[in-house]
Amino acid sequence: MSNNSSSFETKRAGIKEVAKRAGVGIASVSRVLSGQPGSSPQLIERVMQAARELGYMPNLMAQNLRRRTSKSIGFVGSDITNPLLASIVGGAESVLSAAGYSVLLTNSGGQPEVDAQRIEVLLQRQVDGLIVLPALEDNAATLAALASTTAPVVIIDRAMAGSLDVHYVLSDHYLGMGEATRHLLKLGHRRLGLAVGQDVRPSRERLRAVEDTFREKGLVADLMVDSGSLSPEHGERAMERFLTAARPPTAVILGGNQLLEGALHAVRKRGLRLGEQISLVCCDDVALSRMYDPPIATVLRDTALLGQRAAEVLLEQIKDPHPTTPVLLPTSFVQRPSCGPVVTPKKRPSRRPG
Amino acid sequence: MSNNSSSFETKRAGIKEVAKRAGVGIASVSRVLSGQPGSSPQLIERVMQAARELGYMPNLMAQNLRRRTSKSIGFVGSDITNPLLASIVGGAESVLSAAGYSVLLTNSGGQPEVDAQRIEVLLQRQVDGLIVLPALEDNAATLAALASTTAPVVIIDRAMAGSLDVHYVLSDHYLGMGEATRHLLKLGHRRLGLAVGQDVRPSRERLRAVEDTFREKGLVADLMVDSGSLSPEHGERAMERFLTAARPPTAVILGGNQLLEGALHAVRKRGLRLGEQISLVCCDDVALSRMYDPPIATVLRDTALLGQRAAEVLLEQIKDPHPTTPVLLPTSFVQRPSCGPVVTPKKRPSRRPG
DNA sequence: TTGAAAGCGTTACCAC
DNA sequence: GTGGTAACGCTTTCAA
Repeated sequence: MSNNSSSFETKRAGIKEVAKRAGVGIASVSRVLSGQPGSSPQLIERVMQAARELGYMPNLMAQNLRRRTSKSIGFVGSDITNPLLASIVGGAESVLSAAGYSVLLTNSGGQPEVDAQRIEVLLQRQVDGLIVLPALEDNAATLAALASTTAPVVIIDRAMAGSLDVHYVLSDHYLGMGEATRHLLKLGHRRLGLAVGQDVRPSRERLRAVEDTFREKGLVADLMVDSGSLSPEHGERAMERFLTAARPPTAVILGGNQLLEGALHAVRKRGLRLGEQISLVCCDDVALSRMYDPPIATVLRDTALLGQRAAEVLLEQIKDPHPTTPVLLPTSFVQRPSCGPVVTPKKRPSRRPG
Repeated sequence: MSNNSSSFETKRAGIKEVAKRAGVGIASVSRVLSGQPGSSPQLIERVMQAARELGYMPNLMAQNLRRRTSKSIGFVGSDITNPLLASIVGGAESVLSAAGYSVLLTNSGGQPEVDAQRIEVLLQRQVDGLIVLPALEDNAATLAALASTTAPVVIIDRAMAGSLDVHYVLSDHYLGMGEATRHLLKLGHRRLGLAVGQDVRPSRERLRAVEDTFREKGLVADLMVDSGSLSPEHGERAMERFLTAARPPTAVILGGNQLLEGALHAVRKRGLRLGEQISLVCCDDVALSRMYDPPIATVLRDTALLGQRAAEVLLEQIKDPHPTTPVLLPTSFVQRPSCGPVVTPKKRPSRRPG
């Protein structure tokens, strides 16, 4: 029995104590505190007072267990250190917390198996929904984990393999990359280098955009593609490969801002002047792109919006599950001096492809 | 192939179903599944099999309610979009998830009242501990919220007002900033500009380091201080103020990487050459600092480590609460060409006061 | 309008 | 060893 009435109780007061102190039933306290109608002003006052006096705070763990909801959503990403992801998380968090949801953040470090494991943990925690930016689109464990829940799932910037009952919020990489390519072609570039990440939607869309744009101009796509991780180290390797190729591209497109620093290293090491000897386009705007000398032309997008829309779609699904068509958010190209006209080493038309 | 699905099982199996299927008592299932000793291999096998067949996953909400622990910790920061914070969160997350804890991430947007409110929500969620990087050190609501719990709290890079029962993981800003200042003094600079954030520990420590270093060299601190938000916009304003001052400093120290982009704008707008007409030091290394021309001298620190240590201290406290002394992590100075010898104003056609 | 009581899915204390 | 059965703190019928 809780028969102690003579010392400092540091123990967090429960609904039971509040009821006792207010001299009312437990159910009434619950009703009043959860704002349900149908209580006399008198009762309400007594309960509120008691709650205040005891510094009562409901135990969400118990509340949620009973209500069969957790008012929390899980976010699975590769690495929060990536400013892109950070921005997405930030956007999602603001929308979700405004709606009374908490965000459980997990990093997978880009490892597909970890993705799956994290999803499972979040599911056990009874998250009401999931926002996922998986490392891979066809990892069996990840797909299985996502399929194992009836909670709504929103996938960001990926097109999952198979037919999963999930919702998509995607960037229209094709759009901005098309613009970028058109710009490069207009400047006279005919051979491009393209560095992309793993075989995921953004990489494919970027490649497709470049190829299509070549075709659109009646040209045969002359393209050197390098795919790998999106790290500064790989950016440097990729750029090295491009620059030392037998027939080096005159312009390079970097499919990720993480590649930029390394790529610039390689360019600088060779003493090449951007926009003159080599043109460069990067994806996703960062301070470095803007302030570099010369500034780097960029395919950009509103990453915070990506997170916000994902959160909105998720909340919508939690409220009322229904099929959706993918949300496609625009990307656009910003021309900057890192792209310049191709320097033609020839003085008269020589052999042309075709 | 243990993939048996006789029909559509949308209902998540509970421990009760497992017990029934295994033909054993509920308590036994609980014991086996939570790895408690004292069950016959036979029983174990039957339970495990049943659990596997039903795809049983324990409901952490219920488990935690009963166990009076949530295996989760709350992280309160201002804005995950800040790469520094992102790195700290990343470091903490890796340690915590390795220890079986989930991270509840909240952003306060730098608003002190939101800090408090977020802390309260996390506490209601019964987090086992809190890692907080509060906007302010003396906000009453924040202090009250932190004082209201018996769960361990680790504060990062702040020195809270009053005497709170919390633990500290701090950066030794004094160290690196002292080195930076010594370097500038050695280059002949005698008047410095220092831009810092709000009145929080890092700002105070940086200021103290600069002043002490002047004194250490037997000089009177000739210092122009600007404090405000740590944003690119403010970086530009601060730099403008420095450059247009009656007696402009010959070297400027930026107390936060977010200031850098704006400050560089201001420098560039005036056509000043870094390391020649004006020297610049920034805090916390970013790609922009490294790749800028010239590269920016930097006071750096291991931010991921900051998060890791915070998580470690927290886990330690959860296991065994006891007083601790603050953890102090080093910062260091990296000299780069943005700092050069002071140019003696000789042929300068500018009016001087006096 | 109010309150007693039955759970939510687990764990843990007891008997057996 | 094993299995009832009370809690955990809350919400929600269902009577009163």
